[in-house]
Amino acid sequence: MILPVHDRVRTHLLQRLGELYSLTGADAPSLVLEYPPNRDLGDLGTPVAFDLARRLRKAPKVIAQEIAAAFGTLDGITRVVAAPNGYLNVFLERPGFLLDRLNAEKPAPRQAAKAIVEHTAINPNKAAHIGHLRNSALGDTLVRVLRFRGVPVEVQNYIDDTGVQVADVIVGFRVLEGKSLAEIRAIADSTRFDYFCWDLYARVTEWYDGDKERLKHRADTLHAIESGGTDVAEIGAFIADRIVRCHLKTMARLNVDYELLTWEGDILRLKFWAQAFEVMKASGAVYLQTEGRLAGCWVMPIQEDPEAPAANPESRTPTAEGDTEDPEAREKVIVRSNGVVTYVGKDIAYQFWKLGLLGKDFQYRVFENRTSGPLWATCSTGGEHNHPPFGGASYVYNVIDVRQSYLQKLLKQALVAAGHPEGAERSHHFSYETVALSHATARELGYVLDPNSEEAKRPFVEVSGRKGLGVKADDLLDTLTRNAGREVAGRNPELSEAERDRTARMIGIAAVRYFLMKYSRGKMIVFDLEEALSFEGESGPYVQYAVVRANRIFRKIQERDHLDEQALVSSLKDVPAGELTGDNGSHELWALVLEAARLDEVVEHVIRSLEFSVLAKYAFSLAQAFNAFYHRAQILKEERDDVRRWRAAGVIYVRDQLTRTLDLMGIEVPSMM
RNA sequence: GCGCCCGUAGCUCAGCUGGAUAGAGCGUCGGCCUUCGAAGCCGCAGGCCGCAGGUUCGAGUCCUGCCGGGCGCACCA
Repeated sequence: MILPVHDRVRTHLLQRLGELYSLTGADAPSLVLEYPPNRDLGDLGTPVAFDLARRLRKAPKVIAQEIAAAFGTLDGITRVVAAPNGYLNVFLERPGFLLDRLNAEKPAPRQAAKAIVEHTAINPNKAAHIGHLRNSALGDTLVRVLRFRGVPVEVQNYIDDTGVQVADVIVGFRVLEGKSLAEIRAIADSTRFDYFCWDLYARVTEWYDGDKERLKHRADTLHAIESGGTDVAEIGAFIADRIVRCHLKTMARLNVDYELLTWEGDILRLKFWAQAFEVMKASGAVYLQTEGRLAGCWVMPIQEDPEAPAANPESRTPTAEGDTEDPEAREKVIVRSNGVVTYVGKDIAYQFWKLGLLGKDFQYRVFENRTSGPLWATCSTGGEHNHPPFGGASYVYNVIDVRQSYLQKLLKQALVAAGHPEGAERSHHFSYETVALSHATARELGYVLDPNSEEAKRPFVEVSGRKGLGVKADDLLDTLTRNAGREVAGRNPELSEAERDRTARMIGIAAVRYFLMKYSRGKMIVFDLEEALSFEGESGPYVQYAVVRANRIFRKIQERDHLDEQALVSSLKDVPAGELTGDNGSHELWALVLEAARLDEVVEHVIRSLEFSVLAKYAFSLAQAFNAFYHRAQILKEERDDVRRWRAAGVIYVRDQLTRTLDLMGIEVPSMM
């Protein structure tokens, strides 16, 4: 890892700057550390002299030379030079750097402040599709990178079991199909239930479209779910439970896991909202609108800038240029005039709970026992006594697509208005663009659209669960795994069927997860099946392949030289290191090692920007650099013993770092492929 | 109308709190398997970084305006 080196260099330089120019505290320049374009120039570099040039009235080059001359010595640094253009470049002590990392790459220290990451949150009424997968892949990677940096994370999956979507499937079963709970149970036991509901849901939508009067069934069903105690509610609970189990299975295939399932029904039954409502009324965050279109509703004023600190009542009055606008457009309904709380209200209560600001808790039951331990779910009554503590986090990340930005903004605003600006600050909307389908893929799924329609003119087709249009997650994984299996079998005919399937599964996961990760989150993914099925070029399997080849080298070294990795590493301190220091004429091995060391820096950047394409690109470029090195430099067959050993050591480190990087993306490395 | 996001090679996209010659994959064309595994490697071609101003020693990156596209702005979730 490289960050500790950054810290030491930075501290040392700041100290020197203080001595040289009396620049301390607020006067101290920001010390940006970067990597010179090639290793001849140095290993770390900083443009700090440019920053100081004006203040000191000296040329950058002169300043860089003065700092270099005054640098003195620092453990792990061989020399510091002023580049002719004004950069200040630092050279690292290479063999020591690599050996330190090979011997003890320690995990980041565990931090005290807990983070809650909520992701997935698929309506429990149909199978998961490619759009949901983007959410889960991003969410799960977020969990992994946070843990990598030592942050304790609680992963929650929110289950909207009382919403319109579940209601629609209930209507499908009861009204369209005329099924009882027992019959539905029989269907669930004998079919792919999430697939069955996928089709049924699409049929219900069509049926509603045929006659708007039929929407009354939805309203009645929703009401029945909320009141509870009826067989309609029981059917709803059954469907949600079964579908959630399907989703969990799908996500488990992708190495995605959770600690807690939070059920919306429990938020209702336990009256979380009532509690939050009191807090918000008391703080004036919501008020009862007495006139106009929204008369009888409890509303929250919408601020222009929710990031601004605590609302003062005056700021509510529209400014002069805003006078012409409808003032009611600046109010968001939280409780409807019929007394029913909106989604926003429920979410506010949930968010309060996540941050430990509600003063109420769920009860908890074990939803499922896994090898890794129990998966917990919320419940309203009869919960277990011995459950881990949930909620009350210092930081909250809500992984939800960009279309929910407005609501997430309201959530923060509610926190500020209720007197918790720090809670708003610690709430992050992890927003990302949606996944659409390419026209080719939509066509492949049997979706026909009118060539003269607006939709046909767009470069993509929107995924729609409502229409039953989308690539189902399990179908995609099946196809990927099947393709991978064919390849694996062709390349490794000696493999057992079980081993082949295991490998194919790992490759399939790598392909999907990498694909969903490589685009920046602000970019819509136009999903094309053919493109996603490619295992070549910038793909998850490419990165896996690099690690597999690296591993094979060591298997062979072990077989041939009877030298295990530990013994190899231990032997190095007495072996001439010209191959690494550049004395042999090439910096290639060192460049690879240095790049591999950057994982912690990359992760830091990823967390700061919540931009995971950075992680994907890092994995890919490191794999690429390794492949190029591997192609050019002999390892096994290298005759010079010192060269062979140092190359092997470098490859061990690169392999380990690549393996860690893949793990952060939920990707495993097969033993062969 | 207001708000947010996107615009970089033929296509799909990276490009860090501004820094050294703007990168990758795919596609095209041409090489490399008797060699640690070709899911690989090497090379050629391909760029007014949407447009116009501004800030800066330095702008693809920051600011303003404009153009083009997407999304959001319900007593839905």
